[in-house]
Amino acid sequence: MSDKDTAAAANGKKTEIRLAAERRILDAAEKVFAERGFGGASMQQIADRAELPKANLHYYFSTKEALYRQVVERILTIWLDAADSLDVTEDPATALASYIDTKMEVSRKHPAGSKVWAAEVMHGAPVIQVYLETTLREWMAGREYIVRRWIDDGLIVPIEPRYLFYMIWATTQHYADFAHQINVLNDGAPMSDDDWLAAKRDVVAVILRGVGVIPPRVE
Amino acid sequence: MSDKDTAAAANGKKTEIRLAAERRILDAAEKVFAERGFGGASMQQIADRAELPKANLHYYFSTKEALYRQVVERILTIWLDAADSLDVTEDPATALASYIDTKMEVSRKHPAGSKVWAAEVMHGAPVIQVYLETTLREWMAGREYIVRRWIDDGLIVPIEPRYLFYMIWATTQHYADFAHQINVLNDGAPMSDDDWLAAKRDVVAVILRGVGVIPPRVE
DNA sequence: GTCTATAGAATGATAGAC
DNA sequence: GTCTATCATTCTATAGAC
Repeated sequence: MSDKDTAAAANGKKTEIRLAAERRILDAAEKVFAERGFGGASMQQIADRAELPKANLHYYFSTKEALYRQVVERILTIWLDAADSLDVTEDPATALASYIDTKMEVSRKHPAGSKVWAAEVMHGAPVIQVYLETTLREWMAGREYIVRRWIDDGLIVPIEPRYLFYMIWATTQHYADFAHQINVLNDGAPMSDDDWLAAKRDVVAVILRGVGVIPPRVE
Repeated sequence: MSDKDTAAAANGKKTEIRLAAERRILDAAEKVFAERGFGGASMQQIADRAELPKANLHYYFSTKEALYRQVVERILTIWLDAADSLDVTEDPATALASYIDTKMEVSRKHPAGSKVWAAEVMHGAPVIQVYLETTLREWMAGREYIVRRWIDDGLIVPIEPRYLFYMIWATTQHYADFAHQINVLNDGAPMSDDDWLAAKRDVVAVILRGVGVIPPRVE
Protein backbone atom coordinates (compact mmCIF):
# COMPACT_ATOMS: atom_id res chain seq x y z
CA MET A 1 0.00 0.00 0.00
CA SER A 2 1.44 3.36 -1.02
CA ASP A 3 1.59 6.40 1.20
CA LYS A 4 -1.14 7.91 -0.91
CA ASP A 5 -3.39 4.91 -0.35
CA THR A 6 -2.71 5.02 3.36
CA ALA A 7 -3.54 8.70 3.47
CA ALA A 8 -6.69 8.12 1.45
CA ALA A 9 -7.73 5.29 3.72
CA ALA A 10 -7.06 7.44 6.75
CA ASN A 11 -9.09 10.29 5.27
CA GLY A 12 -11.80 7.84 4.36
CA LYS A 13 -11.91 6.52 7.90
CA LYS A 14 -11.95 10.04 9.27
CA THR A 15 -14.89 10.95 7.09
CA GLU A 16 -16.74 7.82 8.11
CA ILE A 17 -16.15 8.57 11.78
CA ARG A 18 -17.31 12.12 11.23
CA LEU A 19 -20.44 11.09 9.36
CA ALA A 20 -21.29 8.44 11.93
CA ALA A 21 -20.80 10.85 14.83
CA GLU A 22 -22.77 13.62 13.15
CA ARG A 23 -25.60 11.26 12.42
CA ARG A 24 -25.57 9.92 15.96
CA ILE A 25 -25.75 13.47 17.32
CA LEU A 26 -28.43 14.59 14.85
CA ASP A 27 -30.62 11.58 15.72
CA ALA A 28 -30.32 12.31 19.42
CA ALA A 29 -30.86 16.04 18.91
CA GLU A 30 -33.99 15.49 16.82
CA LYS A 31 -35.57 13.46 19.61
CA VAL A 32 -34.61 15.83 22.41
CA PHE A 33 -35.74 18.90 20.45
CA ALA A 34 -39.03 17.11 19.72
CA GLU A 35 -39.59 16.24 23.36
CA ARG A 36 -38.52 19.49 25.02
CA GLY A 37 -38.42 22.15 22.31
CA PHE A 38 -35.35 24.16 21.32
CA GLY A 39 -35.28 26.23 24.50
CA GLY A 40 -36.06 23.29 26.75
CA ALA A 41 -33.38 21.07 25.27
CA SER A 42 -29.87 21.27 26.69
CA MET A 43 -26.65 20.20 25.01
CA GLN A 44 -26.07 17.94 28.01
CA GLN A 45 -29.35 16.06 27.40
CA ILE A 46 -28.51 15.62 23.74
CA ALA A 47 -25.01 14.41 24.64
CA ASP A 48 -26.45 11.92 27.14
CA ARG A 49 -28.91 10.60 24.57
CA ALA A 50 -26.12 10.27 21.99
CA GLU A 51 -23.89 8.70 24.66
CA LEU A 52 -21.11 11.16 23.98
CA PRO A 53 -19.37 13.78 26.10
CA LYS A 54 -20.91 17.20 25.75
CA ALA A 55 -17.72 18.68 24.31
CA ASN A 56 -17.95 16.31 21.33
CA LEU A 57 -21.15 17.99 20.23
CA HIS A 58 -19.36 21.31 20.03
CA TYR A 59 -16.58 19.69 18.08
CA TYR A 60 -19.02 18.64 15.33
CA PHE A 61 -21.53 21.49 15.62
CA SER A 62 -20.26 24.93 16.56
CA THR A 63 -23.34 26.02 18.49
CA LYS A 64 -26.68 24.70 19.73
CA GLU A 65 -28.37 26.81 17.08
CA ALA A 66 -26.20 25.33 14.32
CA LEU A 67 -27.11 21.84 15.51
CA TYR A 68 -30.80 22.74 15.55
CA ARG A 69 -30.51 24.23 12.09
CA GLN A 70 -29.09 21.00 10.70
CA VAL A 71 -31.79 18.95 12.38
CA VAL A 72 -34.45 21.10 10.74
CA GLU A 73 -32.74 20.99 7.35
CA ARG A 74 -32.56 17.21 7.48
CA ILE A 75 -36.30 17.09 8.12
CA LEU A 76 -36.87 19.48 5.24
CA THR A 77 -35.51 16.96 2.75
CA ILE A 78 -38.04 14.38 3.97
CA TRP A 79 -40.81 16.93 3.54
CA LEU A 80 -39.70 17.79 0.03
CA ASP A 81 -39.71 14.11 -0.97
CA ALA A 82 -43.25 13.74 0.39
CA ALA A 83 -44.34 16.86 -1.51
CA ASP A 84 -43.17 15.23 -4.72
CA SER A 85 -45.50 12.31 -4.13
CA LEU A 86 -48.48 14.37 -5.28
CA ASP A 87 -48.45 13.16 -8.86
CA VAL A 88 -50.27 15.74 -10.93
CA THR A 89 -50.44 13.48 -13.99
CA GLU A 90 -52.89 11.22 -12.18
CA ASP A 91 -56.61 11.69 -11.66
CA PRO A 92 -57.61 13.49 -8.41
CA ALA A 93 -58.62 10.32 -6.55
CA THR A 94 -55.36 8.50 -7.22
CA ALA A 95 -53.16 11.56 -6.73
CA LEU A 96 -54.75 12.61 -3.44
CA ALA A 97 -54.93 9.05 -2.06
CA SER A 98 -51.26 8.51 -2.80
CA TYR A 99 -50.26 11.87 -1.31
CA ILE A 100 -52.23 11.26 1.89
CA ASP A 101 -50.73 7.79 2.17
CA THR A 102 -47.21 9.18 1.84
CA LYS A 103 -47.84 11.92 4.39
CA MET A 104 -49.27 9.38 6.86
CA GLU A 105 -46.19 7.20 6.41
CA VAL A 106 -43.93 10.19 7.08
CA SER A 107 -45.84 10.85 10.30
CA ARG A 108 -45.44 7.26 11.29
CA LYS A 109 -41.75 6.96 10.50
CA HIS A 110 -40.59 10.41 11.57
CA PRO A 111 -42.73 11.50 14.51
CA ALA A 112 -39.88 13.42 16.16
CA GLY A 113 -39.10 15.25 12.93
CA SER A 114 -42.74 16.21 12.54
CA LYS A 115 -42.83 17.66 16.06
CA VAL A 116 -39.67 19.68 15.50
CA TRP A 117 -41.18 20.98 12.29
CA ALA A 118 -44.45 21.92 13.99
CA ALA A 119 -42.62 23.75 16.79
CA GLU A 120 -40.43 25.53 14.24
CA VAL A 121 -43.50 26.86 12.40
CA MET A 122 -45.37 27.67 15.63
CA HIS A 123 -42.44 29.78 16.78
CA GLY A 124 -42.40 31.81 13.58
CA ALA A 125 -40.13 29.66 11.38
CA PRO A 126 -36.82 31.30 12.38
CA VAL A 127 -34.89 28.72 10.35
CA ILE A 128 -37.20 27.75 7.48
CA GLN A 129 -38.67 31.16 6.70
CA VAL A 130 -36.84 31.34 3.36
CA TYR A 131 -38.05 27.88 2.43
CA LEU A 132 -41.64 28.87 3.20
CA GLU A 133 -41.36 32.00 1.06
CA THR A 134 -39.75 30.27 -1.92
CA THR A 135 -40.06 26.49 -2.28
CA LEU A 136 -43.34 26.06 -0.44
CA ARG A 137 -44.96 29.09 -2.09
CA GLU A 138 -44.00 27.82 -5.54
CA TRP A 139 -45.15 24.29 -4.73
CA MET A 140 -48.50 25.64 -3.56
CA ALA A 141 -48.89 27.85 -6.63
CA GLY A 142 -48.31 24.85 -8.89
CA ARG A 143 -50.73 22.63 -7.01
CA GLU A 144 -53.38 25.32 -6.82
CA TYR A 145 -53.29 25.41 -10.59
CA ILE A 146 -53.81 21.65 -10.82
CA VAL A 147 -56.63 21.61 -8.30
CA ARG A 148 -58.39 24.46 -10.09
CA ARG A 149 -58.13 22.50 -13.33
CA TRP A 150 -59.70 19.49 -11.60
CA ILE A 151 -62.52 21.81 -10.52
CA ASP A 152 -62.92 23.32 -14.00
CA ASP A 153 -63.02 19.82 -15.50
CA GLY A 154 -65.76 18.87 -13.05
CA LEU A 155 -63.63 16.16 -11.46
CA ILE A 156 -64.02 17.58 -7.94
CA VAL A 157 -66.34 20.09 -6.32
CA PRO A 158 -65.33 23.77 -6.07
CA ILE A 159 -62.97 24.34 -3.15
CA GLU A 160 -60.18 26.75 -2.29
CA PRO A 161 -57.13 24.54 -2.99
CA ARG A 162 -55.11 25.87 -0.06
CA TYR A 163 -57.77 24.92 2.45
CA LEU A 164 -57.79 21.40 1.05
CA PHE A 165 -54.04 21.07 1.49
CA TYR A 166 -54.18 22.52 5.01
CA MET A 167 -56.68 19.82 5.83
CA ILE A 168 -54.43 17.09 4.48
CA TRP A 169 -51.31 18.46 6.17
CA ALA A 170 -53.08 19.06 9.48
CA THR A 171 -54.72 15.66 9.62
CA THR A 172 -51.72 13.58 8.59
CA GLN A 173 -49.27 15.48 10.79
CA HIS A 174 -51.68 15.27 13.71
CA TYR A 175 -50.93 11.54 13.93
CA ALA A 176 -47.29 12.42 14.69
CA ASP A 177 -47.60 15.67 16.63
CA PHE A 178 -50.49 14.57 18.85
CA ALA A 179 -49.44 10.91 19.12
CA HIS A 180 -49.37 11.18 22.89
CA GLN A 181 -53.02 12.25 23.04
CA ILE A 182 -53.98 9.65 20.45
CA ASN A 183 -52.28 6.94 22.50
CA VAL A 184 -54.17 7.98 25.63
CA LEU A 185 -57.45 7.70 23.71
CA ASN A 186 -56.24 4.32 22.41
CA ASP A 187 -56.17 2.92 25.97
CA GLY A 188 -52.61 4.12 26.43
CA ALA A 189 -51.17 1.95 23.65
CA PRO A 190 -49.54 3.14 20.43
CA MET A 191 -51.56 2.55 17.26
CA SER A 192 -51.05 -0.92 15.82
CA ASP A 193 -50.34 -1.65 12.17
CA ASP A 194 -54.05 -2.34 11.69
CA ASP A 195 -54.95 0.95 13.39
CA TRP A 196 -52.71 2.81 10.96
CA LEU A 197 -54.30 1.05 8.00
CA ALA A 198 -57.76 1.91 9.28
CA ALA A 199 -56.81 5.54 9.96
CA LYS A 200 -55.31 5.95 6.50
CA ARG A 201 -58.39 4.35 4.94
CA ASP A 202 -60.76 6.69 6.83
CA VAL A 203 -58.72 9.83 6.13
CA VAL A 204 -58.49 9.04 2.44
CA ALA A 205 -62.17 8.17 2.29
CA VAL A 206 -63.34 11.37 3.98
CA ILE A 207 -61.09 13.60 1.87
CA LEU A 208 -61.95 11.94 -1.45
CA ARG A 209 -65.65 11.81 -0.73
CA GLY A 210 -65.36 15.32 0.70
CA VAL A 211 -64.05 16.76 -2.56
CA GLY A 212 -66.60 14.78 -4.54
CA VAL A 213 -64.67 11.86 -5.99
CA ILE A 214 -65.36 8.19 -5.36
CA PRO A 215 -62.63 6.47 -3.33
CA PRO A 216 -60.74 4.03 -5.61
CA ARG A 217 -61.21 0.34 -4.86
CA VAL A 218 -58.69 -1.12 -2.43
CA GLU A 219 -57.60 -4.66 -3.23
CA MET B 1 -68.02 54.28 56.62
CA SER B 2 -67.30 51.75 59.36
CA ASP B 3 -63.97 50.09 59.92
CA LYS B 4 -65.51 46.93 58.61
CA ASP B 5 -66.60 48.64 55.41
CA THR B 6 -63.18 50.16 55.02
CA ALA B 7 -61.59 46.79 55.51
CA ALA B 8 -64.02 45.19 53.08
CA ALA B 9 -63.39 47.92 50.54
CA ALA B 10 -59.68 47.53 51.04
CA ASN B 11 -59.98 43.78 50.64
CA GLY B 12 -62.19 44.28 47.61
CA LYS B 13 -59.68 46.62 46.08
CA LYS B 14 -56.87 44.21 46.93
CA THR B 15 -58.68 41.37 45.25
CA GLU B 16 -59.36 43.49 42.19
CA ILE B 17 -55.71 44.47 41.99
CA ARG B 18 -54.72 40.87 42.41
CA LEU B 19 -57.12 39.63 39.74
CA ALA B 20 -56.09 42.34 37.33
CA ALA B 21 -52.39 41.67 37.88
CA GLU B 22 -52.82 37.90 37.57
CA ARG B 23 -54.77 38.31 34.39
CA ARG B 24 -52.20 40.71 32.99
CA ILE B 25 -49.42 38.22 33.76
CA LEU B 26 -51.36 35.22 32.44
CA ASP B 27 -52.11 37.01 29.17
CA ALA B 28 -48.45 37.91 28.71
CA ALA B 29 -47.28 34.44 29.72
CA GLU B 30 -49.65 32.73 27.28
CA LYS B 31 -48.20 34.71 24.40
CA VAL B 32 -44.57 34.23 25.38
CA PHE B 33 -45.04 30.50 26.02
CA ALA B 34 -46.77 30.23 22.62
CA GLU B 35 -43.94 32.04 20.83
CA ARG B 36 -40.95 30.46 22.54
CA GLY B 37 -42.16 27.33 24.30
CA PHE B 38 -41.89 26.69 28.04
CA GLY B 39 -38.13 26.17 27.99
CA GLY B 40 -37.50 29.06 25.64
CA ALA B 41 -39.59 31.52 27.62
CA SER B 42 -37.97 33.45 30.46
CA MET B 43 -39.68 35.13 33.36
CA GLN B 44 -37.94 38.34 32.26
CA GLN B 45 -39.58 38.19 28.82
CA ILE B 46 -42.99 37.60 30.38
CA ALA B 47 -42.43 40.46 32.80
CA ASP B 48 -41.42 42.77 29.95
CA ARG B 49 -44.51 41.82 27.94
CA ALA B 50 -46.72 42.38 31.00
CA GLU B 51 -44.87 45.65 31.70
CA LEU B 52 -44.14 44.63 35.27
CA PRO B 53 -40.94 44.04 37.20
CA LYS B 54 -39.87 40.44 37.18
CA ALA B 55 -40.21 40.10 40.96
CA ASN B 56 -43.94 40.86 40.68
CA LEU B 57 -44.44 37.66 38.75
CA HIS B 58 -42.99 35.65 41.58
CA TYR B 59 -45.23 37.51 44.01
CA TYR B 60 -48.34 36.27 42.18
CA PHE B 61 -47.02 32.93 40.91
CA SER B 62 -44.55 31.02 43.02
CA THR B 63 -42.58 29.46 40.17
CA LYS B 64 -42.35 29.52 36.40
CA GLU B 65 -43.92 26.07 36.35
CA ALA B 66 -46.86 27.22 38.49
CA LEU B 67 -47.42 30.10 36.08
CA TYR B 68 -47.30 27.75 33.10
CA ARG B 69 -49.69 25.40 34.83
CA GLN B 70 -52.26 28.16 35.31
CA VAL B 71 -51.89 29.25 31.69
CA VAL B 72 -52.63 25.71 30.54
CA GLU B 73 -55.55 25.33 32.93
CA ARG B 74 -57.10 28.56 31.69
CA ILE B 75 -56.90 27.23 28.13
CA LEU B 76 -58.46 23.99 29.27
CA THR B 77 -61.69 25.75 30.23
CA ILE B 78 -61.95 27.19 26.71
CA TRP B 79 -61.45 23.71 25.26
CA LEU B 80 -64.12 22.23 27.52
CA ASP B 81 -66.63 24.89 26.44
CA ALA B 82 -65.90 24.14 22.79
CA ALA B 83 -66.32 20.41 23.44
CA ASP B 84 -69.81 21.10 24.76
CA SER B 85 -70.76 22.69 21.45
CA LEU B 86 -71.13 19.28 19.84
CA ASP B 87 -74.86 19.01 20.38
CA VAL B 88 -75.74 15.32 20.24
CA THR B 89 -79.48 16.03 20.10
CA GLU B 90 -79.07 17.45 16.61
CA ASP B 91 -78.72 15.61 13.31
CA PRO B 92 -75.11 14.89 12.21
CA ALA B 93 -74.94 17.71 9.66
CA THR B 94 -76.04 20.39 12.09
CA ALA B 95 -74.08 19.02 15.03
CA LEU B 96 -70.81 18.65 13.11
CA ALA B 97 -71.14 21.99 11.30
CA SER B 98 -71.73 23.79 14.58
CA TYR B 99 -68.84 21.99 16.28
CA ILE B 100 -66.42 22.78 13.45
CA ASP B 101 -67.56 26.39 13.47
CA THR B 102 -66.94 26.68 17.20
CA LYS B 103 -63.49 25.08 16.95
CA MET B 104 -62.54 27.42 14.10
CA GLU B 105 -63.63 30.40 16.18
CA VAL B 106 -61.53 29.18 19.10
CA SER B 107 -58.52 28.97 16.79
CA ARG B 108 -59.18 32.46 15.56
CA LYS B 109 -59.70 34.04 18.97
CA HIS B 110 -57.12 32.10 20.98
CA PRO B 111 -54.21 31.31 18.67
CA ALA B 112 -51.65 31.60 21.47
CA GLY B 113 -53.65 29.27 23.69
CA SER B 114 -53.89 26.75 20.89
CA LYS B 115 -50.12 26.79 20.39
CA VAL B 116 -49.45 26.32 24.10
CA TRP B 117 -51.87 23.42 24.08
CA ALA B 118 -50.22 21.82 21.06
CA ALA B 119 -46.76 22.14 22.59
CA GLU B 120 -48.05 20.72 25.88
CA VAL B 121 -49.37 17.60 24.12
CA MET B 122 -46.30 17.28 21.87
CA HIS B 123 -44.09 17.26 24.95
CA GLY B 124 -46.05 14.45 26.58
CA ALA B 125 -48.75 16.43 28.39
CA PRO B 126 -46.86 16.89 31.69
CA VAL B 127 -49.64 19.13 33.02
CA ILE B 128 -52.84 17.88 31.37
CA GLN B 129 -52.15 14.14 31.49
CA VAL B 130 -54.90 13.58 34.08
CA TYR B 131 -57.38 15.57 32.00
CA LEU B 132 -56.57 13.45 28.95
CA GLU B 133 -57.07 10.23 30.89
CA THR B 134 -60.35 11.28 32.50
CA THR B 135 -62.36 14.11 30.96
CA LEU B 136 -61.20 13.69 27.37
CA ARG B 137 -61.49 9.89 27.45
CA GLU B 138 -65.04 10.12 28.78
CA TRP B 139 -65.97 12.79 26.26
CA MET B 140 -64.63 10.65 23.44
CA ALA B 141 -66.44 7.54 24.71
CA GLY B 142 -69.73 9.44 24.74
CA ARG B 143 -69.23 10.88 21.29
CA GLU B 144 -68.13 7.57 19.83
CA TYR B 145 -71.44 6.17 20.96
CA ILE B 146 -73.35 8.97 19.20
CA VAL B 147 -71.37 8.67 15.98
CA ARG B 148 -71.86 4.90 15.91
CA ARG B 149 -75.58 5.46 16.29
CA TRP B 150 -75.48 7.86 13.35
CA ILE B 151 -73.76 5.11 11.38
CA ASP B 152 -76.24 2.45 12.49
CA ASP B 153 -79.12 4.73 11.55
CA GLY B 154 -77.61 5.18 8.09
CA LEU B 155 -77.19 8.94 8.60
CA ILE B 156 -73.47 8.87 7.83
CA VAL B 157 -71.11 6.37 6.23
CA PRO B 158 -69.17 3.88 8.39
CA ILE B 159 -66.10 5.50 9.93
CA GLU B 160 -64.03 5.06 13.08
CA PRO B 161 -65.35 7.96 15.18
CA ARG B 162 -61.97 8.82 16.70
CA TYR B 163 -60.38 9.34 13.30
CA LEU B 164 -63.19 11.70 12.39
CA PHE B 165 -62.61 13.78 15.51
CA TYR B 166 -58.83 13.80 14.96
CA MET B 167 -59.51 15.21 11.53
CA ILE B 168 -61.71 17.96 12.91
CA TRP B 169 -59.32 18.82 15.75
CA ALA B 170 -56.26 18.74 13.50
CA THR B 171 -57.78 20.87 10.77
CA THR B 172 -59.36 23.52 12.97
CA GLN B 173 -56.34 23.84 15.27
CA HIS B 174 -54.01 24.01 12.26
CA TYR B 175 -55.40 27.48 11.53
CA ALA B 176 -54.02 28.64 14.88
CA ASP B 177 -50.88 26.52 15.27
CA PHE B 178 -49.63 26.96 11.70
CA ALA B 179 -50.92 30.51 11.26
CA HIS B 180 -47.42 31.70 10.41
CA GLN B 181 -47.13 29.27 7.49
CA ILE B 182 -50.69 30.05 6.39
CA ASN B 183 -49.89 33.76 6.38
CA VAL B 184 -46.80 33.21 4.23
CA LEU B 185 -48.93 31.30 1.71
CA ASN B 186 -51.48 34.12 1.92
CA ASP B 187 -48.90 36.60 0.52
CA GLY B 188 -47.65 37.35 4.01
CA ALA B 189 -50.94 38.75 5.25
CA PRO B 190 -53.19 37.34 7.99
CA MET B 191 -56.44 35.80 6.84
CA SER B 192 -59.22 38.36 6.40
CA ASP B 193 -62.74 37.94 7.75
CA ASP B 194 -63.79 36.71 4.32
CA ASP B 195 -60.92 34.23 4.24
CA TRP B 196 -62.07 32.79 7.57
CA LEU B 197 -65.62 32.47 6.30
CA ALA B 198 -64.41 30.70 3.17
CA ALA B 199 -62.12 28.40 5.15
CA LYS B 200 -64.90 27.46 7.56
CA ARG B 201 -67.26 26.86 4.65
CA ASP B 202 -64.77 24.59 2.88
CA VAL B 203 -63.80 22.65 6.02
CA VAL B 204 -67.45 22.07 6.94
CA ALA B 205 -68.29 21.10 3.36
CA VAL B 206 -65.48 18.55 3.02
CA ILE B 207 -66.18 16.95 6.40
CA LEU B 208 -69.94 16.75 5.92
CA ARG B 209 -69.69 15.49 2.37
CA GLY B 210 -66.84 13.25 3.52
CA VAL B 211 -69.02 11.48 6.08
CA GLY B 212 -71.88 11.26 3.62
CA VAL B 213 -74.29 14.00 4.68
CA ILE B 214 -75.40 16.96 2.58
CA PRO B 215 -74.12 20.30 3.87
CA PRO B 216 -77.04 22.28 5.34
CA ARG B 217 -78.09 25.40 3.46
CA VAL B 218 -76.32 28.56 4.53
CA GLU B 219 -78.48 31.70 4.45
C1' DG C 1 -48.29 45.42 47.01
C1' DT C 2 -43.99 47.09 44.33
C1' DC C 3 -39.40 46.96 43.02
C1' DT C 4 -33.99 46.76 43.23
C1' DA C 5 -30.30 43.96 44.05
C1' DT C 6 -28.43 39.63 44.35
C1' DA C 7 -27.89 34.79 45.59
C1' DG C 8 -27.63 30.17 43.67
C1' DA C 9 -28.13 26.96 39.94
C1' DA C 10 -27.94 25.62 35.20
C1' DT C 11 -26.34 26.25 30.59
C1' DG C 12 -23.62 27.16 26.27
C1' DA C 13 -19.19 27.22 25.02
C1' DT C 14 -14.06 26.63 25.23
C1' DA C 15 -9.26 25.56 26.71
C1' DG C 16 -6.02 22.24 26.82
C1' DA C 17 -4.36 17.49 28.17
C1' DC C 18 -4.45 13.06 26.03
C1' DG D 1 -10.68 12.95 17.35
C1' DT D 2 -11.89 12.53 22.54
C1' DC D 3 -12.80 14.18 26.97
C1' DT D 4 -12.21 16.71 31.68
C1' DA D 5 -12.28 20.94 33.83
C1' DT D 6 -13.75 25.44 33.80
C1' DC D 7 -15.23 30.08 32.35
C1' DA D 8 -18.86 33.37 31.36
C1' DT D 9 -23.50 34.06 30.90
C1' DT D 10 -28.18 33.57 31.78
C1' DC D 11 -31.95 32.31 34.40
C1' DT D 12 -35.04 31.25 38.40
C1' DA D 13 -36.00 32.67 42.68
C1' DT D 14 -35.68 35.46 46.89
C1' DA D 15 -34.30 38.96 50.33
C1' DG D 16 -35.29 43.21 51.93
C1' DA D 17 -36.03 48.39 51.28
C1' DC D 18 -39.92 51.23 50.25
